[in-house]
Amino acid sequence: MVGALMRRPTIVDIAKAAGVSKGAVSYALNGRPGVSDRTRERILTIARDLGWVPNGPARALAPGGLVGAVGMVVDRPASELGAEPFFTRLVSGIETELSGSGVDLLLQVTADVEAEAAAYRRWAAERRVDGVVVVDLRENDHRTDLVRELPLPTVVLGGPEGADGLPCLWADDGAAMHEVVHYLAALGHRNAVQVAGPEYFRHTGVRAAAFAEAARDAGLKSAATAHADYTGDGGARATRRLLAHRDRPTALVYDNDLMAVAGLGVAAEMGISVPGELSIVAWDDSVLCRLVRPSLTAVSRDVEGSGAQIARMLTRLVAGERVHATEATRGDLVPRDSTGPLAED
Amino acid sequence: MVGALMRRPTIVDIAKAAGVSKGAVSYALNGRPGVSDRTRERILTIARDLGWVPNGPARALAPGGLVGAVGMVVDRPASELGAEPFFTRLVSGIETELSGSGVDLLLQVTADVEAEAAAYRRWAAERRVDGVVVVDLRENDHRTDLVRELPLPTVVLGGPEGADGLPCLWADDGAAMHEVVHYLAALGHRNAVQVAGPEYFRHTGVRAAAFAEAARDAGLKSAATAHADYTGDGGARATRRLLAHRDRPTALVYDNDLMAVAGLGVAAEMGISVPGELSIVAWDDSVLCRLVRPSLTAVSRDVEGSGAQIARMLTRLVAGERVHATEATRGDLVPRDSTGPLAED
DNA sequence: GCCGTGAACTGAACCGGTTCAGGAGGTGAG
DNA sequence: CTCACCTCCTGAACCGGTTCAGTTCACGGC
Repeated sequence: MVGALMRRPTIVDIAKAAGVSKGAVSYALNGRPGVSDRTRERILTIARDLGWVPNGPARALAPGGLVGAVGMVVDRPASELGAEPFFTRLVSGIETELSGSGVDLLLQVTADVEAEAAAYRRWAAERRVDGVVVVDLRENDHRTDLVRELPLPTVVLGGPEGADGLPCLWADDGAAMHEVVHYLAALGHRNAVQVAGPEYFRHTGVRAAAFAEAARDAGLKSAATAHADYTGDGGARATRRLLAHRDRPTALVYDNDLMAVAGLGVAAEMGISVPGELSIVAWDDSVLCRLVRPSLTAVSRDVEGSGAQIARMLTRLVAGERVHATEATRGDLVPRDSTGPLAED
Repeated sequence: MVGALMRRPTIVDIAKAAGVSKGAVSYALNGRPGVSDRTRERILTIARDLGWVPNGPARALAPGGLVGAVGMVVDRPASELGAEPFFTRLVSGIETELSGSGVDLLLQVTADVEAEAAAYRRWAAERRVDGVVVVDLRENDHRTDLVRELPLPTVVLGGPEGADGLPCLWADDGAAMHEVVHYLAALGHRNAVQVAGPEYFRHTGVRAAAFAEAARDAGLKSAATAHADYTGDGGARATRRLLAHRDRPTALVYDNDLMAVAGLGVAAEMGISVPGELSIVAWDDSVLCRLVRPSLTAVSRDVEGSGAQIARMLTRLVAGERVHATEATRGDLVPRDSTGPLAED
């Protein structure tokens, strides 16, 4: 190209080349009325030839302009996050949806809730994002108040209780938990324990309540909930304690798959056969469940799909549409080799 | 506060309150000469009282302004990424370094190299990032040319061969591989196979060459490299094929821990005892290696530390400093229960 | 008393878009 | 013929910073 610009072309360059004003170029490029079809065509051609791409900061700076980015903060210790497939899958899902529309994802990993709140404040104040995805709802979660006050368009993954009226994508964990417990009961188990996440997470409470209710329903003799922290080590510790018990459970239901894998390891280490003497169910079926031996029965959720779905909801919210609470696709119990009837003694 | 603004305060608001010009406020807030200490102090106080925070897009738009964000593209299929701890750990490490300096991380997951290149182009053209981290160097990698041409400040994770002169953070995989092979040889193994990643990755070649060389060095009778794709399923397939062989290997060295976990599962499924009949070594020691039974001997690398280090390098590069190729801390062989001498027949 | 100097500060341009008020010119109705 | 009205387009303001070229003023030297 002769006379190629060293710097990137701007709409002024297009305007000059087309012999029109900046404003006309802007209308043409944004598909708005105000220019004739002939002129629009000409401007678009020139823009394409020049390789014009809108400047992000300039767009964002204009009154009412959007940044073209959304944010997500994951508030879990870095050490724990590494092996936890859930967030990576969620991010993958969000990305597949966003990448099509040229919206970027800002990811932040924080060590505590205060740092997370600070991230939202900064993002809102500095105008780094158009909206955020909030995950891991807690009991008495102040983040819902914060994003509302800032204000920062928000979609919550979780809820609807605790989402405080914000648009949310929720899963019926209770129903899935009922399915799991009744399945275990049908296999003959009467003493089951749920190895749950920390009590301060909202969904922990939901699942624990469902577990207790389903256990009564299904006629289990004993059904307790032990709280761990989603880490492999935490899951292993909790499992060791439970299995060392005189009247040890014959079935364990884990709140994520990392703890389930750890539990499987502890059973092996203690010489307890799975599923002969102990059945294990994992939550959030990732590829891990299929890789270990015995393979893990798991509640399979379409995490990538939920990521894509929540990204769509946030995109629409940012665009000014009304977005309502939506139920995610129901989790499925996928039976594998880690569950079964108790072996004859 | 009386007369509180509904909109966020700008430097004009501060200027009005302080009775000075915009320019003076800018100088004061950025710690540049041009205002007296008294005035600077007054301006800073007012800014603090008003809760002023710089507007990101406005800063970025000003000539020579920085966006305050860096990007990373991970080019692996979403399905595979979920359970692969490496990237999550890397992101965690990058984040810990960036969060202190108010720089954001843009993460993108793409399905192929073309999409990755498109992401760099878009980020550069739209001015979304100040620089990028490039990972997973390939043979004949065009990305180095691309980022240089755009231009986009870049730090490469990997190299130094193939980094094409770009600043890079590299690990001496060869040395670690030698350590692994000599350890296996000392345990009495004479027939080992490396289950490697895809051939088009640069580090695959480096490790494979080191594996072959170390095998000669250590006097192994047979030492081949089988190429898989880093996925659990791929690792399982490769392992199944290898172990079905008449003259099957007695030691397997995997290029990541996910494939090693899969290999362990296949051994169990085929009734081959580990480490009695088969020793297994994993690369990239994540918590997974400690959770499975037997626990996996692994080459442990400080992935989080490398993430932090590369973030530091990129930050300095963006700031205009010269940054040189740097060697990451050496990987350590951490022996666990998956390696040992062959059991007496 | 005059001039040179440097510190402190101002005013305006600039970055690259969006948007609004208004003007030119053509057309159709009365 | 006149006027209203619509289409197409222009010019300028605006978003919120940074930076540069000047201006003002106090002070010191001779």
